[in-house]
Amino acid sequence: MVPFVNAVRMTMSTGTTGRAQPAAAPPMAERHLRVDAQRNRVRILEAATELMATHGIDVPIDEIAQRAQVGVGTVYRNFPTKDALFEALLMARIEPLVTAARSAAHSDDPGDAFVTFVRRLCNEFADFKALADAMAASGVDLSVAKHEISGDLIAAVSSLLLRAQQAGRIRPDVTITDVSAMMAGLSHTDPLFMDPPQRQRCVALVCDSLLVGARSLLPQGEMAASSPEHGRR
Amino acid sequence: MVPFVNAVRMTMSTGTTGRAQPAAAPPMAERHLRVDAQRNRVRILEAATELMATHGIDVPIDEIAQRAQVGVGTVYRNFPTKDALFEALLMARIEPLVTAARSAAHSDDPGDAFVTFVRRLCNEFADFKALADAMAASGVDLSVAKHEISGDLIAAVSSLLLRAQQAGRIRPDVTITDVSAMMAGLSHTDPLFMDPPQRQRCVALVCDSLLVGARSLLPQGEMAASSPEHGRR
DNA sequence: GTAGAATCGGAGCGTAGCCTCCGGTTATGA
DNA sequence: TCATAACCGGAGGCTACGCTCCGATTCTAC
Repeated sequence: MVPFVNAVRMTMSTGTTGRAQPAAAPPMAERHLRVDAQRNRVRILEAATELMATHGIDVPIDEIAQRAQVGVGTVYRNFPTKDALFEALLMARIEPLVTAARSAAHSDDPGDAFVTFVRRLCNEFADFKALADAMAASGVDLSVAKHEISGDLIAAVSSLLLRAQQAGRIRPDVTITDVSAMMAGLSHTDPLFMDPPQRQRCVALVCDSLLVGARSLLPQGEMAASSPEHGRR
Repeated sequence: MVPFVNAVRMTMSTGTTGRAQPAAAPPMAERHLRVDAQRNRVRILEAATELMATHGIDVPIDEIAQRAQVGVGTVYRNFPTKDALFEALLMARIEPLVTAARSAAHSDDPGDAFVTFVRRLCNEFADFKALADAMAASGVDLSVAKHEISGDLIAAVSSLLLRAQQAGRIRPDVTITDVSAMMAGLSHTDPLFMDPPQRQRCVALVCDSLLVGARSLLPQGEMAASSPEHGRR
């Protein structure tokens, strides 16, 4: 299946805010890099972001290096592992989401906040496929959260869900596992086949099934009696 | 992403009922195989079925050959390509589903029939991971149905859906694309992390969102205020 | 300007997986 | 029983990808 992060080894800063880890005598800690090294690091991060947004985790390192106009060696000097690079990008993406989920949990209307957040999450998946890969690979497995950060995300969503349930807006019998599974599933569907409107529809459907009250989230107007042409070459 | 079937080339029979294709002078058509060849073919099919059920499409050919107590050459003599082997297994799995969907479309209660069928589909995914892989890889892309057979399946589900909608049981604004996307998503979540009860819950939730009337599909009894322990190592 | 440390970059190693090739083996029909 | 067509099987070719290694290059402190 989708190859994925196995360990979180890293040297130097990951270019992401917070979460420094001065553990076990870092080989070459926050020593300030030579200007060329700095420039290359930025380039790598940019290239990786662009490529992983489109192609997900599966983009080869060589391609990233090429796009960054850098040798593979340089990539590996900055990120000891492809996974580490992936992790760095992921953290940068997930952290704002965690923050958003946490503040949403304190919203006046947790129900709306929940739905809004779920929508945002799905859009994020579409904008950055690697995130969807990560979610699909580990998002469902709550007990073995592979990434500390995605554990944070799940914890945050979990309490958001709880609040929304306490507010009587989300069905009380829905679990965070349910939500994660649905999100993971939704996130996995290829953006190529899932244009923004279609994605919105699916998110709306999922939310419909979670909400206690009315089911009005699906945009009205388009009547759709089973798509007109399908397959058959 | 998941490597997948690109073309449907095949020699000889695929071991599946129907659908013979006597096109372009088959190199060695239905000539009756030597007994050892026949035995090996059966073994390969069995081994592949077992392994692909658990590991999906990603199981190496060598492993299949080993399990079948046969050389890789023998595998490739029977199925010119890994994809062809995969396709053969897939057809055997999907065909009954197509039949079921078609007859369900003529049920007295298309609404129930639809829900029942969707449930069956999901169980099938769990029992045979390769099917889920196939669904996740091509199920969402209705216009370019990679497999003729999965095109059949989608067509069948499509008309089942239409009937259920005409009967007023399924929301009229739901499309076959919606259904496929949800199914594909659900099917993708790893069986390891998605035990049968959890899967049932998710299917129920999805169905809830599709049905016009009440929402009672989720089994009652278990109150679940956001799973107790999650992640955080 | 220069020494030398830091960095670069890409050839190439190792692994994995799909598939081919062909010498050896075996079933089959006369 | 024997000739031979059919079949077996696994060594190895090929490709792709992650990652390492080390000579060449570039920056920086003096």
